[in-house]
Amino acid sequence: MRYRNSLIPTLKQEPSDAEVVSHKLMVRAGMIRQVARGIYDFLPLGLRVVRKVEQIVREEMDRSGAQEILMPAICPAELWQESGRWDKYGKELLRMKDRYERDFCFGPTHEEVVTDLVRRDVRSYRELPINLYQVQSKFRDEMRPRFGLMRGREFIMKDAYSFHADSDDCNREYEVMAKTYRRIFERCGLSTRMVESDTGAIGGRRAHEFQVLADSGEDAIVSCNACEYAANVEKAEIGATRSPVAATASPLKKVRTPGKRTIEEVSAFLSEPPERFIKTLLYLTNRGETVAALVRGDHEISEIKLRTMLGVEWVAMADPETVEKLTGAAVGFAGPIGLKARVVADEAVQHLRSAVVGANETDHHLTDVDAQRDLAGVTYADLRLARAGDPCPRCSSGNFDANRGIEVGNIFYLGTKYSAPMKCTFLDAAGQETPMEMGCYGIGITRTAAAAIEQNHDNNGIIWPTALAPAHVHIVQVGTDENVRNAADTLYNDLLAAGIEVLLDDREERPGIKFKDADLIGIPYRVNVGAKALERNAVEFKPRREAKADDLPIANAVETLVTAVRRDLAK
RNA sequence: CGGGGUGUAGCGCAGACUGGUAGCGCACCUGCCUUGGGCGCAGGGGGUCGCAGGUUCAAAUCCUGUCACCCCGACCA
Repeated sequence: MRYRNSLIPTLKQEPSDAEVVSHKLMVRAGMIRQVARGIYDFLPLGLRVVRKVEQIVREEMDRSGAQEILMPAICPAELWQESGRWDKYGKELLRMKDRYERDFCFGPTHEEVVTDLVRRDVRSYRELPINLYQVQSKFRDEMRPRFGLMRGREFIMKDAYSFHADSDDCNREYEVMAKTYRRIFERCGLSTRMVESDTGAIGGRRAHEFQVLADSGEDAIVSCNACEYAANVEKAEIGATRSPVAATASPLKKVRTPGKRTIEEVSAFLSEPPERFIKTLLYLTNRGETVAALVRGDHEISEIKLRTMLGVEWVAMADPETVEKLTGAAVGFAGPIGLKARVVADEAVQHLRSAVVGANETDHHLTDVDAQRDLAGVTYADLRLARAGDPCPRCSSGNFDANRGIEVGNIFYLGTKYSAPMKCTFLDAAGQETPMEMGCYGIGITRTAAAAIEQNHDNNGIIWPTALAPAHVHIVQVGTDENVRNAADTLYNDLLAAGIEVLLDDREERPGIKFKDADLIGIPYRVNVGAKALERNAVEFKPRREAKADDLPIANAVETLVTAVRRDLAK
């Protein structure tokens, strides 16, 4: 690749619309350009990175026994109506009509299409298991796309779907995919964590996410500092939580708390720590039910856990009118005592004694609440978000560390969620018609590219892991005289012949500009070819991560670079 | 969807309050000069001021509408 003939529009200044480092650097390095909200052009360098990720994914998926297919991006509504998701998926599903007014959608994921394919062509247990994957552009009309490629609306995803005769075999494949994913991200040079996650909108029984650890990540995860347990905070189970217990129980007391609505305000007003409060959160469910959920004042509720516990599809905070109608008090004074609603509570509430709750009366709270004595008929469950320091549920000694992460991959055990309603069945050995057990496995290709930058950059620009870099070697032709040009050309051609990918900066620019651009673009190995070193029969070798360049005899240059690149790629 | 913000040259911005016909830096083109971490000098090209309407002798500037993009929120009473 010769710079002079390439479209690599680097920017000296930061783009005004970028917030996170990967977005800024990809725009500045001339890799992507925004076309519309959440929709991007990939320029030559950006596309090369995307292709690198795809290639690693393909190699490892193929190695695991999966087969690549390609399904349509535009999918007919009927399949989605059959699974029920045409109505459920909501506004994220981009819908359109063809010239005959028939309904279609731009696929955000392909469970329906692949299940339709398999049910038509797979009949017997002898043809199972099968794992089909594709690499394709997806479209999800996100409420709020942001952070460049991190949360785009159109993005490239690898999605795989496996079909099995029984759940044991499906679980086996789940483990195979977990291993495959570990290898994929390792080869990409990324540090990831596999964490338990909610099964969410896709549904199913069991799920893990692969998170690239990065402070800018949108997801919060916890991991045990003593064992292997790690999970998304929304999902993370929590070991037994001790709550402060007062020595003796006192009778309930109503106190005036004028205008003090939040835990913080009441806590300061009564001089009681938030751990002694019980927060009462009123929720509406899709069944039209109103539920009060209680968590300790210093804890936060996990709506996902609440949803799971209630067995409903969605929960939403009640609007102020509903709250006032139900409690007979202004917002801020809701409490569980005397409330005409189903009450559920987080386990940490169970042993609270001498706690503070809203009185269901404007400007009043109740104190000296004893959960065991005063909260009758309450169902207890693990309902809160995990946080750093919480006890691990799996081992006795560990506590949680908290991290932020970028979800680059996920694996789901779907069971028969799609195969049953869509009648994707096979005949088992006994001649019995049985729905297939399914798993699905996704990797955000474009997001992985962005996550790699979040994890690998410095003040001067990107520092690509060799496996994902748009090229392995960046030759900077320093100066334009014939000797220099010839030496640079020779090295360029020799490296290409040795199978190394090279960007040759043959522009007529001053050296400073070329060096700055090289750092910005982040190709892992840079070679400066200039008159000074040539006099010593050398070129300068500067790995992107190193501060200084070293002389490299021209005679050894190709071999040294080939060795360095091969060593990196073998990791 | 709610709240806030911004749209002026390829990029980053000023001009707007107080209306008078558009400017700065970078980039780009030409010449000279220079050439090892975003050189210097001189000259030059490039703008429907997001779009539509309105007010006015006159609108980038005021008013109305609209579109686009960005940020915060849409779970913690």
